[in-house]
Amino acid sequence: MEDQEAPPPPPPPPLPQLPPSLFSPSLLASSSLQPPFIEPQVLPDIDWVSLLSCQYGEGENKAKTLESASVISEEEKGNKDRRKCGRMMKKHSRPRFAFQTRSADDILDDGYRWRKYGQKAVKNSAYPRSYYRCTYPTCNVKKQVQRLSKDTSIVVTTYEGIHNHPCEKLMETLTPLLKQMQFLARF
DNA sequence: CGTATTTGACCTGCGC
DNA sequence: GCGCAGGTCAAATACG
Repeated sequence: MEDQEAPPPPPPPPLPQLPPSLFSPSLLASSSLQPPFIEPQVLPDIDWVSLLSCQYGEGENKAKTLESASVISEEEKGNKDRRKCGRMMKKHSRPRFAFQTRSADDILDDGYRWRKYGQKAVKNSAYPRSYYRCTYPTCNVKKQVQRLSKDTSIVVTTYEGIHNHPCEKLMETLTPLLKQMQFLARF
């Protein structure tokens, strides 16, 4: 699995755009960062546009792990055939977004509250994968967190779904900025 | 005491 | 059909 590098990406998108749900205080405003400093990174070979339109990773994709750096391809894997009822039904029927952060902490403060509901050792990785669910009552967003064994300073976070509620910390962070923008807009 | 985390068991999908 | 791996549940435990 180690040698299963992502194929040479075609010209990468000029500037990957994070989906709105990922606009988090930690990623947007360094002022809210708490030590240890988190350095956001976007996977270089991710076609975010295709990803958002659920077209990323056409073709076969066998259970690649996060370790293979083909994080997003799991989206396609999940879309294969998961429409049966049961726990796994809606598994990957929702958009998934992944990005890397260089941090000593596994958990980055993205402004939402998460409840851990599982942890699993994954193959070909020395580090377990942790599963989190948003604690907001009607929000069913999940995320997976895993540290790369290749580079233990990098944490891969995969979000699944879109938050259906505002991010409190985000609003806290953005409110002063918005006020300032409104003030400047008058001129 | 309420909430969050841990962790083993269980379920499901997939490859052989 | 069987075994493996990923994902989830839920009881037990920890923590404030």
